[in-house]
Amino acid sequence: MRNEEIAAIFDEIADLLEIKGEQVFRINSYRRAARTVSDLTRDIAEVAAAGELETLQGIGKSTAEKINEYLASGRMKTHAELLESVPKGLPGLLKIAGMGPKRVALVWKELGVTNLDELKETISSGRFAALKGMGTKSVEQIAAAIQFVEKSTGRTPLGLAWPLAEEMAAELRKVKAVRRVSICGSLRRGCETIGDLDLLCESADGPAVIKAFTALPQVKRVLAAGDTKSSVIVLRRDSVEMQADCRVVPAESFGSALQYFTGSKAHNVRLREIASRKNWKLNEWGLFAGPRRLAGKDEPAIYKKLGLPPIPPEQREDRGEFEAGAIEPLIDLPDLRGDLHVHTSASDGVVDAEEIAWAAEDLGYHYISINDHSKSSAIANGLSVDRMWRQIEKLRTLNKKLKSIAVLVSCECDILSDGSLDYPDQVLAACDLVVASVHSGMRQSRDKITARVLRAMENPYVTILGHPTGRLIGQREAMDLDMEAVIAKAAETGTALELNASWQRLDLHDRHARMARDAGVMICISTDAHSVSQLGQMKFGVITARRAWLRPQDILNTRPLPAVRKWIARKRKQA
DNA sequence: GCCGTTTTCGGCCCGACTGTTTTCAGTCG
Repeated sequence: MRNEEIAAIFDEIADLLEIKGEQVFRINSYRRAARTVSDLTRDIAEVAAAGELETLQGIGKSTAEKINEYLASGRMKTHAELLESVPKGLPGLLKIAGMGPKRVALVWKELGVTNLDELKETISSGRFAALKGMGTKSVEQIAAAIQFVEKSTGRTPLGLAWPLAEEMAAELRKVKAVRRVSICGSLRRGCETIGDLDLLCESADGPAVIKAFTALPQVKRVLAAGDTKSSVIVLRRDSVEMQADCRVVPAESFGSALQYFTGSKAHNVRLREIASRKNWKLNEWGLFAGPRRLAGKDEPAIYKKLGLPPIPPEQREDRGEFEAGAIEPLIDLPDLRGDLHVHTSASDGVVDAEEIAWAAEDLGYHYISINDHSKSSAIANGLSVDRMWRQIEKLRTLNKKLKSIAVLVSCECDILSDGSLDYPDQVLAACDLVVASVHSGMRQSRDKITARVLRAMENPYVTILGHPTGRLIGQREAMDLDMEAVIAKAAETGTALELNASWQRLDLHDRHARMARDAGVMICISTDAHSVSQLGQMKFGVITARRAWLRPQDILNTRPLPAVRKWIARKRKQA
């Protein structure tokens, strides 16, 4: 799919137009088009072929023509021309805090800066400071921001941001002036990576809260601190810096502020448009009809007043939540009755099956499956066929011993490079269920790797396709898999797709999980835990599932064990 | 550049903070 490619070009067009000082509405329409294309669950080429581009939100005649032009020729004239008139290195400078389009244009026009290195040179030579409107403080801040950009790894994975935000929120709750604290922003929406942490406090004494916030032990330096708002740099567990923002509002505005700072930006813009059509005004202080406050104290009341259901944070992306009408109840952590992908010390896990089963029982699960690696995953101490037979026997014995949780016999069987499986069918048939995953040859061509995965899914013993795309967020690209074909095959064969809950994977990601749901494919949320503590990563899988609009009935491991067994048996009958 | 229960033109979300200003522009979320 070339969706991301086209979205990136539209975003770059918007950046270039901003630097050129074009009118802001034209720029925003390119940003909107970029988002629409990037969020699209269908292949843009397919939409274009069907002549349906202009039915998409924010895509009109002109943008549709540009998409068609690009699909046909691999080139977009508008984009190419802009790149001729603006140096290629300039849009990157917009990533530096304090450098907006006006200042980027200024350093380009006045100092001839065309990239980051040249910008740094003008700072050290003092030419930057000599620019109009540029004082010593601005220069210092921008120099620090450049260091930050160069040192930071970009966005922070959900699993690193979450505990940090919880720690800071817990510290703030101890502050006397603070009545309530909530995490907002992309973290509350459950995005797979987080730009910066957003914390909202209810208090009548803004300055006292800001003072406490800037003095938190996690804070490394203060970027800005007003009476109701502050930005700081904090250190992640891995010593990488990230930004955290705090806002303070009074009780009567807590709900509207929570709504506002949760975003997303696109969702908020839509919401404000709905308010303004009613001649009302929505901001972080409340929903107002003239001077009269209609809502503000609680978040759900804002939505209610605007004639909307209480939209869960994970769905606030302007991906159809305004058009959906009623919102169906989404999957929640307590809905899950088991974990169907867990490793033990038999392969590369750290505890044995009995210990992890106890831990699963403590979490309130009714069942857990043990899925150690198969023989080809030698590096993960994968089990030979002989060892696997012994493992099956051992797990059956354990299952008889444990009374309050069922231990299911399984494995994580490698999908070999030709799509065959790493164990013979007799071994797979002796398991209660089988998770099949790709662990090698991930750089195969799209055709080859897709055919390989489809072939594996045709095996009647393959219950679940494990971490389908193989991506590691921020570390390894997804395999070049035709996901539409994989989803179609899952629907056809009755194979479940895993939503791997590990925050390093979150694979399926939300967009593909939603495509799968729409195709009626069963999803299984699993932790792939290699230790007891990793069982706790289930929450990241659940929040991702909520972003994909998944309901309890879309998920295999919300079902009671007999229903799970029945579901597995349905595909196995074909054997 | 898009869009329509203010519909083919004229709108398009809104406020806080900072620095360098002497009334506001730029940036950010």
